[in-house]
Amino acid sequence: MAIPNRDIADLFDRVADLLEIKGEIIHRVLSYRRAAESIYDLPRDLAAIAADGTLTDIPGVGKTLAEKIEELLNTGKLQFYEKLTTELPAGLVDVMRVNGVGPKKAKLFWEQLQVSDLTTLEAAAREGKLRGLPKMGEKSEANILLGIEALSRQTGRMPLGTAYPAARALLDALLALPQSVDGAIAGSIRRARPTIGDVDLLIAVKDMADAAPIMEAFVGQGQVARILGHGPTKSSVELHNGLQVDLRILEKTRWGTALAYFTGSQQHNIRLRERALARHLSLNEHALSPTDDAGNILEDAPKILCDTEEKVYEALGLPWVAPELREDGGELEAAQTGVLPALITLADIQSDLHIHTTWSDGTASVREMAEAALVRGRKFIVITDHSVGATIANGLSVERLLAQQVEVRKVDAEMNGKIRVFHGTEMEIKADGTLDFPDDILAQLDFVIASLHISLRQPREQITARLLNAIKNPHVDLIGHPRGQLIPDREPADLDMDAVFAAAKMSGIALEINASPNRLDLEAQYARRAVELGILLAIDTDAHHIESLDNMHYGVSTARRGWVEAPSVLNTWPLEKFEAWLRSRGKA
DNA sequence: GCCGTTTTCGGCCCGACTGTTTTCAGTCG
Repeated sequence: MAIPNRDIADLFDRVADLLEIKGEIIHRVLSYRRAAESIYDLPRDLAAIAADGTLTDIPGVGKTLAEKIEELLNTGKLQFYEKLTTELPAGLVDVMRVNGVGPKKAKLFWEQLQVSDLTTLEAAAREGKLRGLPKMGEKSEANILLGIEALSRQTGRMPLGTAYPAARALLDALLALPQSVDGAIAGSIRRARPTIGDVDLLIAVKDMADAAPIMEAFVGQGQVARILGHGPTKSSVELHNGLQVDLRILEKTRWGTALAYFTGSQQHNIRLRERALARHLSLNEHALSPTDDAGNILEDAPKILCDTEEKVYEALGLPWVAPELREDGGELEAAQTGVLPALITLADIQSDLHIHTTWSDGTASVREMAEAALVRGRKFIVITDHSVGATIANGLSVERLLAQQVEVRKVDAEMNGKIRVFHGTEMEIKADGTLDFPDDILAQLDFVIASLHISLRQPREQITARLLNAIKNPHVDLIGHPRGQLIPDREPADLDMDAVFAAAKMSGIALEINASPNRLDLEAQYARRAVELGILLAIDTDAHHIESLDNMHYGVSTARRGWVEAPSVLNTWPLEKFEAWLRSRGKA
């Protein structure tokens, strides 16, 4: 079986770490990291790209790394890595994960104390052996022990849906301080990454003299378990729940450069700064500074302050780029040539095509969900409870499904046109690939979602065949949460997405971006690929409770990360267009 | 090791904070 993309990306990251410890020139190291990042976010299998002979089209992958990918795909191994691990212990990669330990210290510990992994590092620290090394003291040694402890506490990246409300609460507390003029959540939350490593908060003050009380309040909060750094303009804390939060404070006159800097991504920032240099400007979080031909800042020349992000991009000859696009995925080239997408917004959403009720495992009635959707501005919804095979979710038998239809029709009539309520199902794709309802029953429904919930660990060929069978059924309109991942714990199913996209294109069905923050499935890179291939998407809340109807924005943000424009999304369409689409698919 | 609106060779973003030092290297984002 082919090696998953993420395993190859992980290996490149390990190679980068080992090369850095060896003292290899940093740009060679960064090449491996950059390629790893690109590979993580690919919407296609490396094996398929290699078969097309287009590996070097991947950003950051040149001739050398393409050959290494081929070697990994063909042999499952990488000689270069094997050789590196004969020179250095592979466990040093873990040693570098400890906060405060970088390549130089990892090398020092290895050479002086034969530290080869976290276990031997901890032992050396406990025995007081680190403090004797050059540039090391008792404080550094104690911090390393704390860092090792923190590693074991870390549960990995946090779902966006957990991090965002927490960040919002922290920000609101800081904004309540009298010295705060403005504030924002920046970093990967602002870019709406599905998982969050740490929270980046930005506060603006009128004058930097106002920064100190805000900073003191930040590091002095009750939730703070440990202060990782504490300076006048920048502090970093770890909360009791394991979340790391960074705060930057800058003057309001520098808001634009500061927000752009703190939003990232790092690669996007690097591209912006390179672009600035090409225009004889040096860009940092404070300002744009004129430079000479060698890139040295001209101290006498006036700096350009930007109080908005628009001004930063404008100074670089570009239109403003939406945060969700700032991943160095071609957004600057698109901005340069004036072809940035007109990204979908929450206001474009007309309907919600995936909603559960008390008929299966929801907590509100059909009527309650309809009224709650109306309050949220939806023009129409589809009630899609689970089918009989979803026994844990109290799935509907054919008899109950038809009984439910009577109730849905009644509620639809009672809503009197204020919101239309359609009747559908979220039907199980069973483990053997068959569907849960016969065609003559499906034909009686307004809208049919088919979803994978069980046996998600089947081998690629088998699980892909299951999904393709559902896609080919003429009654199925939408595939719910196609990849089956649960954030952060469950990996997606091992699907051949090229085959899924080809089948979806052929049958004309839509693929879902499930807006539940525990799913966000399709992910952005797959949504982008789907749209490129001309496949329709739908963004649905999959709400099981009234409050979950508010999750729509997470799905919209995910779509925006995927460069998606409103016309590609089924539920931005007005009712008439939606109904016309259903008719074109042979529905009454 | 990658890459090209200066370049197929020679560049490759930039600053804050820490701990250990007497002026800065290492780490982080």
